[in-house]
Amino acid sequence: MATRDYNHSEVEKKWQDIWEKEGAFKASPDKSKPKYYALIEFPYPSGEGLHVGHPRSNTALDIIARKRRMEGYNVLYPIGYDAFGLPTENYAIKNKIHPRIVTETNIARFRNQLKSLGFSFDWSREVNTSDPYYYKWTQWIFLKLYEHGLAYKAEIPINWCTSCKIGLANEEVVGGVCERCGGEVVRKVKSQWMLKITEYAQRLLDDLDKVEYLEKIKTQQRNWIGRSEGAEVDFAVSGTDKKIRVFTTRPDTLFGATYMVLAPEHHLVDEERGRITNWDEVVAYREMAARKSDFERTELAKEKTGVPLRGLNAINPATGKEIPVWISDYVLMSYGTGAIMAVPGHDSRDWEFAKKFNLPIVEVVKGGDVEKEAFVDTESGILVNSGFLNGLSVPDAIETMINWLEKQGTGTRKVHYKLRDWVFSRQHYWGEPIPLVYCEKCGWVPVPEEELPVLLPDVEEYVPNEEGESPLANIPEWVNTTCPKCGAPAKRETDTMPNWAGSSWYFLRYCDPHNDNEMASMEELRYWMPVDWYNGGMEHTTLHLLYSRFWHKFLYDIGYVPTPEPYKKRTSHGMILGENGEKMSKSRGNVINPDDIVREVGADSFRVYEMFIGAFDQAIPWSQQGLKGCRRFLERVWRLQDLLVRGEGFSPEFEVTMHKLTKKVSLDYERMKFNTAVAAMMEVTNRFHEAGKVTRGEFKRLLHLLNPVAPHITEELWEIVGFGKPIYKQSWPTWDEEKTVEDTVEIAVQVNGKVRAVVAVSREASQDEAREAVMAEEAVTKHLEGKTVVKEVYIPQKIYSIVVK
RNA sequence: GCGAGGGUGUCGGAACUGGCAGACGAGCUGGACUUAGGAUCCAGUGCCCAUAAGGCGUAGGGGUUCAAAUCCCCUCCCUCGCACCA
Repeated sequence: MATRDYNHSEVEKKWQDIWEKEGAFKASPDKSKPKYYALIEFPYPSGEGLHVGHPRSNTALDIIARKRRMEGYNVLYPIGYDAFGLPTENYAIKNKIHPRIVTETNIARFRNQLKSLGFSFDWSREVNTSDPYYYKWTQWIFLKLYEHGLAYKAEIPINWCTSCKIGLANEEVVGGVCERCGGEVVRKVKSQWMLKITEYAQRLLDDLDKVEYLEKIKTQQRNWIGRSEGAEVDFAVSGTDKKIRVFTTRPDTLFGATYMVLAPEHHLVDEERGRITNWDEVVAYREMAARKSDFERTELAKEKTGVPLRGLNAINPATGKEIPVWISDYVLMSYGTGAIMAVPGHDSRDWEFAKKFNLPIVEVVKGGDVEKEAFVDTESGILVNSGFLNGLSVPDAIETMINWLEKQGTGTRKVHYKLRDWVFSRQHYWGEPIPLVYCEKCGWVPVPEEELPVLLPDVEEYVPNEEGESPLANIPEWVNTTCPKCGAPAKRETDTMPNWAGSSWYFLRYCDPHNDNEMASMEELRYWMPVDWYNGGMEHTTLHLLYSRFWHKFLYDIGYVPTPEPYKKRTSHGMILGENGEKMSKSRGNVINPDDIVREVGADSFRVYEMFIGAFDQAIPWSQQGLKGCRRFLERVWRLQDLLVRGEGFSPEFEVTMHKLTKKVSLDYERMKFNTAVAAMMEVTNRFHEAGKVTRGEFKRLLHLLNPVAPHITEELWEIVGFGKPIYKQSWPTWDEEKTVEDTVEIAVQVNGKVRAVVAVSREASQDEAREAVMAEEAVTKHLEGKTVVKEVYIPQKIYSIVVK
């Protein structure tokens, strides 16, 4: 009778060994079964090891993966490592250990940690982006992009740390200074490899309609792409044959354009230097603007600044009047044409600028008071002071004006995107070498496909040189090579790829991870793609998603993948915070180590808690107490084996409960409402304990439903009680909809909106039958005495509502 | 500023399509068992009043409805994303 205690370490080790030995979760090569591809973002193997955020996503999709297998799908649930990256390089520099060794050590640790949590990954398909067998194909994809004109070199300003003397990614610049040394960061123009993601902007936007991403993820993608419709308009520059081209979304307000503003870097400023009479002032302003980081230009600049280009005037093509031209850093060179027509009456930025510098404000859309603030409403406004546009609504005026501009030849309809091309170069060591060679005669020449991968050479020093070139530039025997085209001496590109590269296609490699001849075979890709469900952190829902969709669309266009979109469905989980409600980090000292938890309460309790902790998409603080509550739950489940009574089916008193539970848990898993699924199982477990008994059939069902969340303990109990072959080989249970409702239901009785009684009636009771039960209640009738019943509402299975006067 | 999502006990959070607000867990209070309890079990736990009956309660105010946490309007607050994007 007295069962042995629940020893989590023993049980978890035992089942993990069995799963491994049996290859229980390997995706099958048999393609006759329907497939299901569940994907989580692969981790960056940092030196800190796994943190409690990883298991939240992993457990959620592990539940889905385990359930799908039981539903008869051939499931691919893979794992790998996003192993190139800066933290490893920095660690290597500091400790004088090769990044490859650091990476290997970290991966080994991650692997052990992940295995200790019992995830049902197909471990035979592990990928590692820093493995030459993997990055060979990252380089290959880059060459394809290059071949198709989507990779090009450009001079662009990068964040330059004056103290470390290296280029920094935007995310490495914190508050305008270098994240690592606190040194000053300035913008420095460098030649960088770029990828033309902008060419795919429209399709990246349109195809969002074809996928099931959480709405807020779609919104983020749309915002980032930032499509806006409008027109480009040319303004003649008086006394020259030059034109200033602007982009505007409000061509209807052209009559109200009273001045123009150029970005300080605009080329016209230099071209027309001779005409500008206040050149010194202009130069001073440009220098000041250049010194400002993007951060200062945007976040801090509340007050508008600028200087006029004296001697230079433009002509408003609508009014024919001369208007002044200014430069100001509120106009960005990187958006639109780097120049705007300023309509202070109807744009709040222009209005602020005009007020500050006393420029004329003309009302061209009626509806507000342009002396007080810019009137920007486009729905109610009517055009005034605008010649042939007078009396039109804003949308009509926009159309009319664009047509007019096109007829005049001074403007065209135009769409602009905020999305910029992707800066693809990094001046670092620990990344994929860009497989190109520069030859004096032939220019940039791709390394032939059969020579891939271009291996990272071993170096002594991983520090970039004074000019900010990659550490690879310091290795002459690697840099110096011959031109693949003409055989003349040539030099290798020394930039490496960003972290985003390897993660932009890893889900393809999982489909065919050991293929030496191809990135992945079309046969495998046709079967497995697209990813059916992809879950990851909210922090990756813009860039990573956009980049990988871009690569995927490109590969689709050139015939290497079978689908235009990589992910059918994408969800995101909330962050797990420290017990103090702050983000978990070593410096805050609030890090929870999963290893300790696995040791103390076990992987199953950990997994249950990660799911029970709260709504899946919300950020939530960790609670050691809450974790204990989940351990107690599993112990109560463990002790149910002492309450077992005969009966392979459900007892009458629990029949409805079990069907309801099966339905609720099944649906809640799908809707990612893991917390309520766990709560429902806790509730039923409590009821078994209250009843002091549980039939074998009821216990079996509970274990089955709980298995995806707590796979070890449920398999162990299943075996102890003797339910046959292990749960992971069973089919997912079904429920009978008819049996999810009791024959007799309790409904509330309201009198004037207040609940006065609860009566039990048959679930199909007619209103008359229900009324009979209701009127038998003294608690109800006493509220009816001396009153007139005005109305009675009866909603079967819900409520009986009486209105009296 | 724009976009999205929120505001429910002491805390994390439940509540289908408008139908008994507070499931489940934590915490707390009391009791049992105990050498002990940071173990386990039992009971209680929104607020007011309290013997009961009753009343009040989902950020605040108004509305629709037999019925509102849920729908509509206004106000306040919080989180996330984007942010001088023309």
